[in-house]
Amino acid sequence: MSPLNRKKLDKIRDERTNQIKKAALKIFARYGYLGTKTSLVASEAGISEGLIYKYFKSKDELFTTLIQELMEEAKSELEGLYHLEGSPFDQIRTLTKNMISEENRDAFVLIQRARKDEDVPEKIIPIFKQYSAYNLIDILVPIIVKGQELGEFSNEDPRKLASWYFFIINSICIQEVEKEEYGLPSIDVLMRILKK
Amino acid sequence: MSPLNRKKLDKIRDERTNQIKKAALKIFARYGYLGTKTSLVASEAGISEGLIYKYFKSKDELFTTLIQELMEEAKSELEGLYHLEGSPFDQIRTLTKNMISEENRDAFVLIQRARKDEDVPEKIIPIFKQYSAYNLIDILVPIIVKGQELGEFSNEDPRKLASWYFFIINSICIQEVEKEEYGLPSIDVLMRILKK
Amino acid sequence: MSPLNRKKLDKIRDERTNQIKKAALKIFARYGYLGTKTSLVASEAGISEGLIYKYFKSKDELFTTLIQELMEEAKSELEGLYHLEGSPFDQIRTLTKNMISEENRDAFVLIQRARKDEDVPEKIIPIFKQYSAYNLIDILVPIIVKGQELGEFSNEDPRKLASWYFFIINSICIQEVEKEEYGLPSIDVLMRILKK
Amino acid sequence: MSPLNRKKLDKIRDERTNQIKKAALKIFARYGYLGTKTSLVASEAGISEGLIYKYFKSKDELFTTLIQELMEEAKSELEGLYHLEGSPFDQIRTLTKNMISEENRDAFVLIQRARKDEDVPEKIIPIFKQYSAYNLIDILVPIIVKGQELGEFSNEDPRKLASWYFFIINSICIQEVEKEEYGLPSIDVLMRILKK
DNA sequence: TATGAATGAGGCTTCATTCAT
DNA sequence: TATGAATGAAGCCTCATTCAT
Repeated sequence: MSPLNRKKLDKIRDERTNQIKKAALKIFARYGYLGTKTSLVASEAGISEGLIYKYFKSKDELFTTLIQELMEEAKSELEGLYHLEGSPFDQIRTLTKNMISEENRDAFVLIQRARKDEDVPEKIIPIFKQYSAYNLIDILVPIIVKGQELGEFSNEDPRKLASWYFFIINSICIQEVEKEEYGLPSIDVLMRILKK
Repeated sequence: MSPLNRKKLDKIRDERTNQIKKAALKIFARYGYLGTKTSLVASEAGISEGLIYKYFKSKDELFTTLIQELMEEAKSELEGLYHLEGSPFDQIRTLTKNMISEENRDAFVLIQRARKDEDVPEKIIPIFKQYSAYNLIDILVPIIVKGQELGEFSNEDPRKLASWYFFIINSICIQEVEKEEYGLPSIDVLMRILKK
Repeated sequence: MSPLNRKKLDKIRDERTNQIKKAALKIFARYGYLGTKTSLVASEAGISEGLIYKYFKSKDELFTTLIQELMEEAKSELEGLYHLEGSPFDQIRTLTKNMISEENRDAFVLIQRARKDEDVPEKIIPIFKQYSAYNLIDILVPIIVKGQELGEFSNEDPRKLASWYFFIINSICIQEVEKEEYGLPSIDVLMRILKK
Repeated sequence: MSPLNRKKLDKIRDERTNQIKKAALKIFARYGYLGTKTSLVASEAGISEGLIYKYFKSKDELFTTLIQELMEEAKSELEGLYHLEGSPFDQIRTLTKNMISEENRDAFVLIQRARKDEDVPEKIIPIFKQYSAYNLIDILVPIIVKGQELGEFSNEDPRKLASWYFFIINSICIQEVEKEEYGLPSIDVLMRILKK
């Protein structure tokens, strides 16, 4: 086969893979693992149902791959936090903004559902274990401590405060905002959770 | 049939109906509509698989009935709000406490899932319409306005503030708290959302 | 539930299980593992396709169960050989008769296919290992040795002779005899394989 | 197109056709009709999945063509029998040797499977009819009769004896010998089937 | 000619629902 | 009323076949 051809085919495979992952992210986030029919993923991706299985061994693997990759991305995002400029308040504000931004929402929703739903493949458990070191909470705690010293944040146990804050942000991300009259709460309203 | 027998049978029917509804509430809240197997509801209720269908025409009807009744209960609860003693802050604090209390949690979760999940029977749409007059938000707004006048709350558009607040409370109720190290955020942390 | 009822239900379950196993034995023996459609097993058994799965977890398990049980039966049969009356020639003649008798044929065919076909579930490997001690060949060897001493059999390496004999008997059992004008070879023709 | 090119293309077509048939013979013999995946045939032949369909209309046609051609070859082989030197015993010994020789085994296995398996395309039925005149048995019978006259063979009904003998040889050819400790039975052991 | 991406019919399996007892 | 065996529609997945390149 000519290298030109090979390149073109690789491109097609990449495109399809991404199409499927994009569609799957949307549908899984919306309907959950069980609620997601492969036929729906296929039609969202604009391909036939069978083609999915040329790219992923099973619905399970598609789901697991998605989670794995989203966790990897989340890790990068979180590592970036360390180098952010500004006060603790500003850092957390930026993080929050990223989490609730429309382009990341589905990803957060999916990870949340994967963590909480009961009907999800067991293979994701080791994935979450693998990334536990990049746990948002562990990263937030020192920032919150510093913020507390500066008087920017409330004086609860910093780990508990971080945990609750993250829990709330995650919880609202899981919702379908389209149905809400005013959309998601504004960042500054959310930041009050941390304040005195 | 003797009236005595009739009475006894009626009692049995009532008992069974309640057993099934109680089991269904728990299972639906945990697994969602699609994720819930009627066989699991039956075994949770301690009855045979077929019996559910002597009391409810279908899984769909069981779900819809549950939602209908929970909405009715929620309505009473909300009407009670008007007669609560104390400042606006205290009133909302009490409401919040009820919403996130363990005994009501499943009910809130289920209503939330019914509102948000995509895989739910369409028959519930008119139910939510029917109770829109008892919308939590409409009831909260005047309380918040009063609270703002008293300086207890932040000065955003009161309807928007109420909407966001309710949205957040609902969102966190939907989560499975058991997996959280620190449980649900404390009421007072949540109340900060409304504060200046 | 009344004990009477329980008994009746147990009877039904036993009957169904046997119906399914009987049908499956016939169809698996005829079409092989892959060639067997669960729908065909169901219709051969006179039940719906879904019911199979109330009695067996999967086509795989149905197949494996069948093999397991047939091996167990074969073991009894073989243990019985030790106590047979008559000369070595008579003993092997009796065994051969059993193997090629119509009522055992499907069982032999199925075991053969399970051993040889490439498309069979891997779970059967340990089953065959488990029964290797009851290997027909090991049992035949001493009988053949004795027969050789008595001049009844040919003087090849007894293990090789047993192996070949068994191989031939098994091979012909696997065929569908219905299509043969003269049916299976007669026992005495087969016994010539062992003779001088 | 130049005649030269035409010639070259014809050569390619012939090569490909043979590659595919050779691969198909091996795979069909091993896995049976249903168990054979066209993708596996393609990779065994070292070509792409789609190319098979430029040379054969379908898996069915590939299979049928193979059977047709193998029958034709078998016919030649059998016609050659008439001109073989030696006693009846020697003639049948030679035939047997050819049948069980490694290079012909796959062909015999495939024909056998085609005759016996239930999951095979119906189109092969007329092929077998077409070659019934060259039926091995019809050819064997006069040789056996002659052998009986010479006292080389047992005195059963010669047609029945031929039929059984062929049946046994065919049956053992179908097996996968690789798994057997001692391989196929030796020719002389097999020939005993015909002897007194 | 040759490739391999794409399709869709059909098989295995689950589970809401019905039915005989 | 209560049971659980039985059904069959619908979902996941495989693979023979087609099609664009």
